Amino acid sequence: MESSHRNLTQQVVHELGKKILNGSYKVGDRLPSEADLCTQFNISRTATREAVKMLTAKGLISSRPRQGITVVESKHWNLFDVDVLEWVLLGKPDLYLLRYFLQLRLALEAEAAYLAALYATEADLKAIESSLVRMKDATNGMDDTHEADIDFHHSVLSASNNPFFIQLKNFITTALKVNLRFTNRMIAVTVEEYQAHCDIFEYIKNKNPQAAFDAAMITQRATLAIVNKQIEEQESHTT
Amino acid sequence: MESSHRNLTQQVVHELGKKILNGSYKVGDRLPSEADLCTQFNISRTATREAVKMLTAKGLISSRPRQGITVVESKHWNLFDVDVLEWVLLGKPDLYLLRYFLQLRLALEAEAAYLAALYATEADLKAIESSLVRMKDATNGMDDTHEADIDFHHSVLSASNNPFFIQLKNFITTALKVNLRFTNRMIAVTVEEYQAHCDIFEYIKNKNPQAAFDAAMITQRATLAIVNKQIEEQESHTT
DNA sequence: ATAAACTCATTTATCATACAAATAAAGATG
DNA sequence: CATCTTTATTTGTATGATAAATGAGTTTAT
Repeated sequence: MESSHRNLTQQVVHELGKKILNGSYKVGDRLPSEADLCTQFNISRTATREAVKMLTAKGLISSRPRQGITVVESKHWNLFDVDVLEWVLLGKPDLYLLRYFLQLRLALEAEAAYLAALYATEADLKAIESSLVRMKDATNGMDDTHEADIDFHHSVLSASNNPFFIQLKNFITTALKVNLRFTNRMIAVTVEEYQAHCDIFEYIKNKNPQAAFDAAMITQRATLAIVNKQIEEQESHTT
Repeated sequence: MESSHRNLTQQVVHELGKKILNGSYKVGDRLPSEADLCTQFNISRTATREAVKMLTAKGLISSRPRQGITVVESKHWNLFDVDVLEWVLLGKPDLYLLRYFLQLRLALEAEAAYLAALYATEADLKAIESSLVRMKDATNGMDDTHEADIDFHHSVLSASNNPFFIQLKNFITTALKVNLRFTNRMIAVTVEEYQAHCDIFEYIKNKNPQAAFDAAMITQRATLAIVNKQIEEQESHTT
């Protein structure tokens, strides 16, 4: 087991969480009993049980007397939990997963842009603008374009001033990372994409929610169309 | 402490979770120490620590030596966790919270309808249709209209065939319950609303994603407009 | 006087052990 | 054959002990 800065319980949580998300333990499978986990990880029952409880709290497993510890149906998994998303990323994301991410991103980001146009404060607008500056700098190699991209999307979510959208920053971050993994280029954001981001910001700043919504929606539908095409090609190859 | 079917740990999790979500413990506050919680609930350290770990896993608290147990910033809360949503509902939902729910529902349900039109299986369509039958029966008092309403929205989410949307059923359920609390009528769904649901189903069945999207979007924007108006009135009264 | 090093008290982290409670499966009973 | 009882397994809970982390206060060196 890799020794990290985390405490014992956290380490076990991550070890088991990763194994569940990458399919080493499948839905319905029984995990080793508490006693077995103790010997496997060479730790006390306290640490083991606390790890089991944390995974239970994240909706991944269920633990009952005599029945043992089992992986529950994936519809119960807290897919928006920051740890679970990390484990998703550590698995082997395929094009289908990328599509799932994009489908939800499309819904979220368009409406977030709409809300930002309605409710963004001056500070919110400044935050979005500075992320655009970073993104422009990135085209000259003065900043990390991927970081700046994440920053932009986060600042729009914040500007929605809706706690639910704000909590979904984790999700967007992971979605962008999965996306980056499938685009075969060094830079995360092209000049055209940068321009699209600028347009959205302008609509938000000018308090034009519908235009912001449409701009975000069109961009995302285009991205999604590319992935759909890739999936079609892949499917025609294998059949 | 109410004695429920749940085990000790779960009971403490719920007691503390409710207190955090209703503001009895505010962000930044220190909860009682492990030792104090043991005496307060009259339970062992084992049960206490496991409860603390579960709340940590849900992103509500942080627990470190010497520092104790503190409520973390709300942006870290797993607002899409089924338990957390339950505690949100048990708090005092106000019009602003209802608006937050509606804003996200709008984004989700429109796109879910779009995806359902693309990817719904025959079984998915049957499920949506049967929920509409229940809803119609409800107008004759033969079924619970609220249950049927939840059923409809769940079946559309399922028909999206996207695990992220499916995981958000909890969220939609809670959103509908909050909504019900603020509409001063016995029945959850009016005849007009029932018709709107039928339209969305027709578009999904006819594989017309854009029409399904627009229909869902228009309905939701109308609902949101009503709430926005109520908030405006409320604000004008208090100032 | 200031900053660095040290001490100390508090709180969580971890371990070990014991017994209780739940429950699935096997066996006994009618 | 069905039902009840027993039994073994696994998690649930309690207790006590020690380790490790850390914030705050104290001392020490410059």
